[in-house]
Formats: sequence, C-alpha cells, structure tokens
Amino acid sequence: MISNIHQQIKELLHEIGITGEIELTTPPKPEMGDVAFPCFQLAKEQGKKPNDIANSIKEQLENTQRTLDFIERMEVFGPYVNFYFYTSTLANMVLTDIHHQKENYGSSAIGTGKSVMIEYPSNNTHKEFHVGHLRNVCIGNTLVQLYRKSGYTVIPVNYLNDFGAHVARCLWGVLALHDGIVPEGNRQKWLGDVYAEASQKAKDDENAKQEIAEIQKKLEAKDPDIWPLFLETRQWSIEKFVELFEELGVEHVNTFYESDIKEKGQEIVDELLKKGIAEVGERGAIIINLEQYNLNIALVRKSDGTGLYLTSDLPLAEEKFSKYAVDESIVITGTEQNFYFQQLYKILELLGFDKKLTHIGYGLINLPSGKMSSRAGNVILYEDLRDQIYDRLLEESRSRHGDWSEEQILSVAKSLTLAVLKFTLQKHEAAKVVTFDINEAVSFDGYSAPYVLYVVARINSILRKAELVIDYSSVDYSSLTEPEEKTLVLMLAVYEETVRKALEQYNPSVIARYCFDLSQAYNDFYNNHSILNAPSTPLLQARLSLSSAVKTVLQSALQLLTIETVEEM
RNA sequence: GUUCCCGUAGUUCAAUGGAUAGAACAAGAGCCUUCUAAGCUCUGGAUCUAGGUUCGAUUCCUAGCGGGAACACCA
Repeated sequence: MISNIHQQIKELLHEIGITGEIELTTPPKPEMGDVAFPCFQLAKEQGKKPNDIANSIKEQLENTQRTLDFIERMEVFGPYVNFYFYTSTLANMVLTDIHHQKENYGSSAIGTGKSVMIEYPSNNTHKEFHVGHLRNVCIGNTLVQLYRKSGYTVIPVNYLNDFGAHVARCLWGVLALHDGIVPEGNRQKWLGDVYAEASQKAKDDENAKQEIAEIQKKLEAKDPDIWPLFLETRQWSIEKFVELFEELGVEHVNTFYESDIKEKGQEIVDELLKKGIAEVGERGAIIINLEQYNLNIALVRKSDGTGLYLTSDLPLAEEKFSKYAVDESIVITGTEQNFYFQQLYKILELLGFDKKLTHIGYGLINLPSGKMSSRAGNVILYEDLRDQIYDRLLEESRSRHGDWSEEQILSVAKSLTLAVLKFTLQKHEAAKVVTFDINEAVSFDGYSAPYVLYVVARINSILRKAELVIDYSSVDYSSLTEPEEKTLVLMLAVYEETVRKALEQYNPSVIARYCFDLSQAYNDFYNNHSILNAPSTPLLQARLSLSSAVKTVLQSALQLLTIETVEEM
C-alpha cells in the first residue's frame, strides 16, 4: 500500500523533470510530514545547495497542473521536501483495502510459481528439547508463513538426526548405567538425561569411549544386538517430538531420517575418494582438503569407518530435490554451524550439485549464568519453561477475572502461554545471540505477547459494545483528523512492506516489532480519544472501522508468528 | 594461532549512509464514578577507542581493546 503511494509521488516528481532513481524516506517525526524526498543526490549532480533544490522542487510541485488527492501540503525542512497527507483520504484508501482483503491484506505475489523447502528444526533423537530448539521452531514456523504470505509454495520438512554418535552414547548409557530399567512418564526427557549422564561419564573414561565406538559400529551395521533398542528408544523420542510439534503448530509434510540415508552417504564418500576429491588422512580417516577455498579440512568419515553429520548431509541434499520439485532448499540451524554448512555446500558443488541451497543461522540462546549445553546437562527444557509460564499466567488470569469460569481461565492461560513463548523467542533479530532471562520471559509488561493480545481483546470489547453492523465499504472518513488516527493508518499502510522486509532478512523480529509498535500506537489513540462516545456518528463509524482494521492486521501479523489471539483477557 | 559474528541508556534490544539515535525493563512522580489499568502520561539516562572515506558514519574501511562462535575423528 505505502509503496503504491510512493510510486505516485515518484511519478509526480518525474513529471516535473526529475530523472533517475528516486528515493523516498519517512521523516523522523510526524510533525515533519509523512513522506520526504531528500535532495542530496540532485544537489551533488547540479552543484547546488540541497536546501535551494528543495525549495525549487516544492515551488514546481505547487505550480504543476497534476495533483495527488491525498497530498494536503508540502514543506521544506533543510534538504528535504516533506509531504503531508490528508488523514481522511489516506484512511479511505488503506481501510477500504483492509476491509476488502481481510486476512489476505499484506499478501503479495512475489513468490508465485516458486517453491521452497524449509527444513527445521532438524533436532536429534535421544536428546532433550530445549529453548534453543524452540527458537528454531519459531523461526521456521514464521518463515513458512512469510513465504506463504508472499505467494510461495512451501514444503516444511524435518530431518531427524537419529544415527550419530550421540545416539551411540545414549544407548551406551542405557545399557551400561540403566540396564533393564523401563522409564516412566516423559521417556524422551529420560533419554536426554541419560545422554547427558553418559557424556559426563565417558569424558575421561577411555574404556567407555571404546564401548561407545563399538555401539556406533553395530548401529551402522544394524546389528540385531542393538537394533531393537535403537528402534524402541528412537520411538520414545519421536512420539514426544510429534506431540510438541503439534502443540507448537509445526506442520511437516515429511521427515527425513539420518538412519535411512547414512549408508548412501558412505557410498558418496567412496565416490569422492574415487574422484580424487577426498583423500585418506590421519589414522585412515577420510578427509576433503578445502584449504584452497579457505574452508580448512572437512572430515567425512572417521578412522573407525563410521560416519558423521557430513556423511549423511551429502545424500540428504540430493534426496530432497529428488523427492520434491522445489526451487530452493533452506535449512535453519544455529550460527555455530555456519562454517560447517559452507564446507558442506562447497563439497556438494565439487560433486557437481547445482541446486539452490540456503543455510540460515540463528544465534545461540545463552543463560544469564552462561552457555547452555546438552552435554553438560545445563539447559532450559521447553516443557519446563512452558509450565512455569503457564502457572504464572493462570495465577494472573484468576486474580483478574473472578467472574470467569474455570474453563475460560484455563483456556486463556493456555493460549497466552504459547503466545508468550513464541513472541519472546522472536522479538530479537534471528542472527543475534540472546541472553534468555526466565524472569523476564514470565513478566508480561511492555514488549511482550500479552501487550499485543490485550489490544486485540480491547478492540473486541469495543466492537461488541458498539452493537452496530457497519458496512465498511461506505464509511465516511472525512472526520478522521487526529494525529493518533493518522499514525495508525500510516502504520497499517506499511504492513505489506514489513512482511517483505522480514522475509528478505529472514527475520521474524521485524514482524514482532511491528505488532508491538502498532499496538502501542493503538493504545495511544485509545487513551486520547473515545470511540464509543465519539462526538458524531460518522466519526464513531470511522473509528470503529479503524479499530477493526487494526485488529485484522494485528491478527494477521500474529498469525505470521503462528500466534493465536484470544477474544477476551 | 586462523576465520567468522558482536560491542548503543543500569539491563535487554531498535535504527535501507541521512533530519533531534528510538523502545522495553529497572528507578522516580502521577492517572481508574469515563470504551478492559496485562493500559497511559511525565522525569532522568547511551553509540568501546583511535584514525580514514563522505556534504553527512551507530552504520562503510583500517588498526587496537573487549565478548562470543567455528576450525580431524563432537553434534
């Protein structure tokens, strides 16, 4: 919408003789106008002062025949020509469009005809599911939504690493430390604990390391000694993952298993050797020297013959494109694997693989006490965090709504819990390391999900009380003149561009911030102007229309973050 | 040691090379007979250092300092 408006202004500027690419910006303060044209470039080309140029452009614009109906006036501030819009004309354009398109407002067609596979969270079986994985799921979910909103066909998939050394270590822990024990309750968590325990035990125990290596060999050979235990324990993990994915709104259309493709990976390693791309390194391990690409040395097979992540990731790339006709494959992992993926992609390139592969890294989640590590057993588990937040929200909800049924309180607390989790993990730029403070996560003030959801609940309440059925296609917006109203309309107008920016940067925080900013602007409006007691009927209708549009866009933006709103809270 | 990422209020984070560097939390002072106070208003507070490029640098370049990550048998 706003790019539409920009386009019209650019055409107007072209008409008065300005050539070349025109850049428009947004002034820092609303008092300074709604859109600005900086004159630095022209000043440089013409060897004049920017201020003089700005003044002469303003004069030319005022004297030209052609006008734009939404422009009220123009002012020059130093090197800028600033345009002021009529709130009513702008509102008519933007709000009519929103009410017409409803939840499709903000969609675009830039991805029409293109398809993309998004692989996430690529977690490991036999390990716990912690807040780092949650960040991965949140980012992946949002990217899926952003691509869909932009017209792409999206294939969300998972890749379960069920066949690496971590599995061998866990199974060793089960056999050597907990043989015969049948865990109760959360068996996936139990395995994660055993994995952490086994990792600690094996740290300085050469004997244990030997035994673990033996288990991995047996595993890769599908030895009946270990295979049934592998299948059983893997199933424990998978059952839990499926449950968590459903809870979090993940909709994988397929799951790839490392155990299915690792053998093929070993064949590729042989092929790499034959082609002379790979060579035998220390102690008989198979390596690929990538030093000429400044990518060091990549290990593709261990000296004992077993494989690594890299061994399996080679066939995985081929598998993805042979199974699905996608144009691009995206993988989301922590930034600590950035270098690894550079190596992987280079090796695939050397093999002649020419499909588009993209790796998106997101920053680690640190605790105020330091780094999380599953091997050290120092992690915040997703379910523990969820339960803590739920308890706090339940308490909050109860204290606020003595008149509500227990059912209603439980339901709102549950919805808010997921909203809080998802919002908290997406409010920061994806690539950045964040310090996760649990106390901050369970506080619901300020830049948080409850703040945004509260605005939607407020609007619901107003729309209910209005008891009016409004024909949004024929609202008279001429009485909309307040600065708070204009700010809201302008923010609604930039939604589509905000979605595009988030997608271009692979950054959900752009959407989270937009939700918060729009909510803040609505609260500002709400506190300064009465809607239901508006001085005139047209104004009442216009403000209801505006409120309803804010709700539509907020719900749409939250939907991109896979966050559901609540009717009341 | 080599490579990559990051240094912005007390804290956690924003800012296509542009106008007076924005928020949130924390601290202090206020606002509920008025549409939900999970809200709002007001007050203090910041670009690691030194150079360079530019009309103009938080942003780009160089060096330094500080933090994090990756770098052959981990995942």
